[in-house]
Amino acid sequence: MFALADCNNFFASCERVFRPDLNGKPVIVLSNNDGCAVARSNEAKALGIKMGAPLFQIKDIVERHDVAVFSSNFDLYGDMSRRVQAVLRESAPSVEVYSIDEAFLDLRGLDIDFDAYAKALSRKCWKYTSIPVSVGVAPTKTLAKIASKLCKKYPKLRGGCYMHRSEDIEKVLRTYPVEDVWGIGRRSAAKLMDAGIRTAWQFTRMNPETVRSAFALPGLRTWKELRGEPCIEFEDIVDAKQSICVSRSFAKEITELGDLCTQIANFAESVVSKLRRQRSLCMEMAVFAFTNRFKENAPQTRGSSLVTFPDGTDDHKAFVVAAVKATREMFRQGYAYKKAGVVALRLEPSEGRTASLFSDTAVEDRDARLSGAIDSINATFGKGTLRFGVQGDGRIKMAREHQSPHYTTQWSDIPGVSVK
DNA sequence: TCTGGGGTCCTAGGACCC
DNA sequence: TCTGGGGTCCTAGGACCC
Repeated sequence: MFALADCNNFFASCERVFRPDLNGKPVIVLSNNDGCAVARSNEAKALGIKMGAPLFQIKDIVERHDVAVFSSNFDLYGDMSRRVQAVLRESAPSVEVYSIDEAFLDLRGLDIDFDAYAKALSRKCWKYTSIPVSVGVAPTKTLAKIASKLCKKYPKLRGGCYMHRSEDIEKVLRTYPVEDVWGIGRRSAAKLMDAGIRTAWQFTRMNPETVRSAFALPGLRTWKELRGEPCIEFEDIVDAKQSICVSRSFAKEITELGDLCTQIANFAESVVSKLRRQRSLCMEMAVFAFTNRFKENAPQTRGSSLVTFPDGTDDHKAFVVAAVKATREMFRQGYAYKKAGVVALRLEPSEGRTASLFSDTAVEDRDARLSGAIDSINATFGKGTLRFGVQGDGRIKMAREHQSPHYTTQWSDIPGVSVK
């Protein structure tokens, strides 16, 4: 058996932990620059606020129903996520963290009452973190996902659902919309609709060759998983990322080269820090920027520039300098840039790197020490404490009108309790 | 006025080899 | 008229996930 532990309405739930006055009230959390609703409490969903809805389009609902609105606060969500993970690790032999708000648990070989286990785990998460968590247990990951969704739909399950008997699975799949199945995206769902397939059950009754030819291997895997045959590996060991990207939309469009360089230098610094944390070397870097696609009357452009590092690099300075140079090559005067980013591609482990025949080891040693110093100073005193001049104040500028305090990650924001 | 960010995997097709 | 066969590697783009 596999379990999926899924935090309900995660970002909204995190905000509520420190604002219990918002329990039972509609809450939404916005994307960067306060653009779209990316998390909604059940009450907000009931008001018809859709996932990804731009704030300006739902302004009416928000005002009429006094919806609590929050800017995203990833320091808080990341910290709450770690707390939930800690509870899960205590309670399962092996944990695969799948995303910031979901984790699979490997329960193979256990001979226990899985329904009681699921409910107890949900209760434990709530007790230690105040985050509501839905725990679904089933013979495959795809079915476990469905089981956890059932917990959200039926409060009487008390956060845990064990789904394993074939007659129970059939009963659930018969009413489960095929587009809600993990692995069935928008495109496949539309194709299935055309073929008259509306429920997960109907999908499992399809001919495997038909599934294979229409939806390729990933589709066939989903088909098998729904029929109870595990096909998706349990991956408790996290591999190093194959690419690392930092990109942002700008609250205000950028028309000057210098401003764009400052932003991109900060993206690059953020990328190289992540790169070093996972001990990788970057062989290739891409820098890109484009105008606002929603402004149909404005002149549009999208530029990108590729830089290769033949020997690979994880050097703060080399990376930032190369990104700024690439920006200068790519920039075109007369356009208003709305979004830009830096991507590190073709990553290799930095262990056992081969020195270039022509490199100057004295210079390399010096640069390596500088990069190490930047890491440790910024780790101790905070991101951006030591930075390059081209980064300006070192902060990526974003509109965040409704941000909550960093309750759990900044001394100055820790909530106080008064005892009488 | 205002529209997110960061990933992975798979496949088809082109370029190349003998 | 007729135009081989078998393979690898790489890349771009699609589809999916949260």
